[in-house]
Amino acid sequence: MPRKAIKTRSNEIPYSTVVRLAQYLKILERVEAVGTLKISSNELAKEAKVNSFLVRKDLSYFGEFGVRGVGYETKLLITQIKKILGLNKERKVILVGVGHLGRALLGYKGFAEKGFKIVGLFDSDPAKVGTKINDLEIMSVFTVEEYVKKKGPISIGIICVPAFSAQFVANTLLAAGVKGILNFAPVPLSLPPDIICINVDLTTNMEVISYYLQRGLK
Amino acid sequence: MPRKAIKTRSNEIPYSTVVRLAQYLKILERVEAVGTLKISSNELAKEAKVNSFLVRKDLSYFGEFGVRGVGYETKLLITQIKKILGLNKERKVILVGVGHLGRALLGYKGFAEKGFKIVGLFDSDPAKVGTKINDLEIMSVFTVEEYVKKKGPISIGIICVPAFSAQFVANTLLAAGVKGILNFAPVPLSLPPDIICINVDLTTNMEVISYYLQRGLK
DNA sequence: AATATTATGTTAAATATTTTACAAAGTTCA
DNA sequence: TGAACTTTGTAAAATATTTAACATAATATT
Repeated sequence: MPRKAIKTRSNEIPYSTVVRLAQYLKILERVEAVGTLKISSNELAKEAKVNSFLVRKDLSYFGEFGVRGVGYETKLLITQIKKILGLNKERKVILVGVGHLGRALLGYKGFAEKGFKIVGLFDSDPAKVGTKINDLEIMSVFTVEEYVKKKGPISIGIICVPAFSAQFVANTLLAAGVKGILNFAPVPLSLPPDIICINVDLTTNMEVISYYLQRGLK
Repeated sequence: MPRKAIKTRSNEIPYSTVVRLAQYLKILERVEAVGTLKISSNELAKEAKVNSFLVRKDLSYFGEFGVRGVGYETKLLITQIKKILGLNKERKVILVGVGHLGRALLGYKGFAEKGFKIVGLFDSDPAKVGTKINDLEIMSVFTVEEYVKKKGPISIGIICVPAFSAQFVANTLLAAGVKGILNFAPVPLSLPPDIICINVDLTTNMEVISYYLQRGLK
């Protein structure tokens, strides 16, 4: 968003590079599935709708993965990017706020495919607590810390609660040792600098579209 | 995401400025609701978790809205930002792909509050076509153009279909005259340069979080 | 009324990111 | 084997964005 959510420092890898890496990975997996054995930066760039130098530059931050005159071996590049992004192991995720959006995310296959496994559901609504969705019981938001202590380290939390309770939920997640947050609440969170948080603000996106519709893109 | 979706040119307003403007607006509306009559760039910056020069710089692209020595009048600034973002009129939106996510978006109150009204639902699944959600009938994706022709200009489309059909849906929307797209399909779309498209890729966001968890933020 | 204080708006500097350009390294074909 | 061709990896240049610094304008105070 968006936007620069992460502070980078000189000689660090740009946030946008990391985002593009994830996009390259999707493309590579798609072409690998139809039997493509190798791909050039140019072809990959075309799929990703960026320039080929950018592809090479992005990859060069992490090493030399290609063969000059040839290109990149699809399988190898997939393995490498997965390693860079830390996707070689399953990650446990908890989700707080089981409303429409929370349920939709729970049913979203993309997460599981990439190894993000939603293992715990939490809500503050007593009417929801105790009920089940997809064999997962909804627990009280006040039991997050206790749950994480019992079920082993959980590094990622998804916040799907209204704006007014988002900071409280964030604090709860922090107390439980969560280090990464995907925040769907339309409010910037106060977090220590060692926590990575990405905000997905749906309304903001619509407003940005509205801006460019009005102004014209050019 | 997040990421730079829009090409800017020298002396143009940065994409990130537009995003922040939408965030400022949310904050202003929140503080206005509790009776705050004026706010300084410093206070606004603190809420938005940015620096105060950035707030002033962002606003200065569009005019002089504050009073030196005083700050910004909350109501006035809200009005101005709404005008900048084109939020002073209702916008009709159509949504294609009524799966879990599509339904969640349909139930999302934030859109309606900002004047984005979902007026048409489309899907390719014959089993869904003809059924209703919230008094809105799901129509066949093949009738998008016809519908828009009948129901007047619709400038924004939301794509909630799987990756493999996203480009087809995008083409359909373009043919119907849609100029802005919010794309939840995890694939970059080929679009003419006068179309504004923002991609919301949930898996990418998780992968980016995974990267920073592994690498450490510092 | 003059001075101190506050907070905006803007120019200039610093930093970050993207693009260009090209050397280096591998492959293919004569 | 060597020349032509292809495509990577990267140093340098160009561009864009953010941060800093400060002049300007309004208010409050004495």
